[in-house]
Amino acid sequence: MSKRYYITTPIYYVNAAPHIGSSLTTAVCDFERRYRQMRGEDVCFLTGTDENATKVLEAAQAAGRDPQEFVDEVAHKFVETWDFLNIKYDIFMRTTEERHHKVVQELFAILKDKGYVYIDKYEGWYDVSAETFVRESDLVDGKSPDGNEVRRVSEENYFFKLSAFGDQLLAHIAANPTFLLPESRKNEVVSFITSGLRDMCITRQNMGWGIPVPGDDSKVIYVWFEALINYLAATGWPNAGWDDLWPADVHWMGKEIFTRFHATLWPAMLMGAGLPLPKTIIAHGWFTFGGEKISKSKAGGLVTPQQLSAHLVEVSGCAPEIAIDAVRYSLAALLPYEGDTNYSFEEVERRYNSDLANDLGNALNRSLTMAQKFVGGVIPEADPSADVLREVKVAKDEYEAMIDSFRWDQAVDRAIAVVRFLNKYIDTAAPWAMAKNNDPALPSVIRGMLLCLRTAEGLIRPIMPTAADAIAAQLGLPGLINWTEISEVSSVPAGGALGQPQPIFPRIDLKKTMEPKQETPTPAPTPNPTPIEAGTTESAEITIADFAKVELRVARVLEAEEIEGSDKLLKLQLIIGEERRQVVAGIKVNYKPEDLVGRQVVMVFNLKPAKLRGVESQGMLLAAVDENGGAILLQPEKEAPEGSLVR
RNA sequence: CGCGGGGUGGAGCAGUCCGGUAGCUCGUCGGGCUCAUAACCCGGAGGUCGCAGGUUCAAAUCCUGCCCCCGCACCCA
Repeated sequence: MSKRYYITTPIYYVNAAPHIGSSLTTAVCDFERRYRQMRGEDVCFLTGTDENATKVLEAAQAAGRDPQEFVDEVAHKFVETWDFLNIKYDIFMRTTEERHHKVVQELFAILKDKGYVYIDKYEGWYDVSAETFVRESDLVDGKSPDGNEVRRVSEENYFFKLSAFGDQLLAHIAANPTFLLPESRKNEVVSFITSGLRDMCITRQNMGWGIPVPGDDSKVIYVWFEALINYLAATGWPNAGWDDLWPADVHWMGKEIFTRFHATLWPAMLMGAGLPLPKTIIAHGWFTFGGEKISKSKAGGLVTPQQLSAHLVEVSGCAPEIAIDAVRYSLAALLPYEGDTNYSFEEVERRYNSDLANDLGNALNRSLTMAQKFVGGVIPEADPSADVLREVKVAKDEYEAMIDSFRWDQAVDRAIAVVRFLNKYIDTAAPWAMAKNNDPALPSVIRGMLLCLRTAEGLIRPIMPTAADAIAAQLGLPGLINWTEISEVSSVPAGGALGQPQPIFPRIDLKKTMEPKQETPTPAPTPNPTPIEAGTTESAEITIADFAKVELRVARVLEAEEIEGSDKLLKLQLIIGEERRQVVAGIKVNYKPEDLVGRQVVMVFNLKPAKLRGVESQGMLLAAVDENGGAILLQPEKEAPEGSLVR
């Protein structure tokens, strides 16, 4: 069997469901897998979960759960999410699996035999929480640099001779320009290595979880050292056929695990074992949310692809599968290659509307309508004009070049650029006028338009397979799944019967997301707002300082549901900048849960949490009171930045 | 002197390595078209490219200094 193209994501740490960041890495791999398959390549895509950390054991025990069962459950969430996102991997590797354990122990033994792993006595400080050793000189006030408690330990441990590989690594990096990408991060690695590598302690005391050191059950192998080996384990090494996959063509990951682990430790381990190095190790930047880092410990960072696509369905009315494609599109289009990128609902909505609805969707719609009206809904025989042929060809070439340098953001841009070209082309050619004048060039123009759409369908397919199918269906053609056909006139065969236009990406009415739906036929607003409340007419004056104590913020409703047994209260999940809060509000009289999702509200952010009907409420919403005592929610006059302060 | 990333029209970004009329998407204003999902096309307004020096015929781009923002407990792509 010949070498397959082998692409990997990191294995994900199992402590929560995957969020938009892990989705990014995994989706990018899926894009490439689909792209190469369209080109007829044999691709293997590996992803998985990292399950051996001591903390996993602790978390399970704390929850009173069996650790394996606990880990199974979280790993399943990853499987579900990838499934949801229409991501098709070939191997899902879990580090608790026997096949992984065996390979780890095997590789450990080899490195030990070759003298790259040795035993030494470690005497010093250990940061229990971070599972790392701390040098005396790094202690800050008797704590780790991170502020964790440290413990004096004196124990024998195994060390990996990382220090022996510095020169070799530098030489390899210099000789292989695309080994580490992007360039800026490669430079970082070079300076990291140049500053001197230290040997690494690669074992920990065995607490009953993890992979034991071969022949020494008192220790387990440090998770990072062991986790990296999954890439090799998945190939079946050292059994026959492992080199069908190895070396990996691409290891994709986020920037935080690039320098020390993937770009330094992992290649050194492979060098030590005498194994070939992966061809490319590449890191993308982060999505920031409201300008801040996404993090599992900050609730606002837990934006899941499910929430996002549900939101798109809600505001646009598109089909759920199309919303998933739109989320995939947003991941590609916003891919942070060098730096970080702002990712937000607003940004995704904007992209959806301008790129997918206005450009792509609308271009398809108007083109099909014209084809139906002007040439009888059949693909004409006439050849498209030279400028169209050139445009689609160039777009395809440039798209390929972008992917070769892993720039999905720019590749996607090229695909949409074809549509932008098409829109201009239509306006310039004005087929409606040609039809009036019986211009003989009309069929050529129509076919050129269809060719543009067909090309866009093909180019966008690795990212939006479902939407691509929908486009093909309206063109009355089977999906364009063979890459070589893209941009060829033969991809829109003459005589084919075109389908009826049908919006694939219904436009998001941005006003709808900004303004409340006025479902409840609220009687015309009382001209003279009722004074605050009886009893408190004479409100005591307060100073500006008093007012400043109240922190008001703009929040967005993510979810809303009724509370059993309450006819006034609704339970809301709010998102406030980077935070997420649950708030119970007495607004059920005037609002239905489904009307609230997506809209912005104003909340008291620093209110002491309280329990209402046994449900915790972490804040309150501001609302005017109508004559029946019902609530009329306050809302920013126009869409405000997430979490903005209200003064 | 901790490490790293960043500061470019209202928003989000590209351009900086290899100096030479400041570009793209969105928004906004005006016009056009009428095939289309109030969409599409054309045009305008809006930037002393964080600040201060320096090199140069010429600097967003090179050099020096400074300021500001973000990430760096755990978690995490």
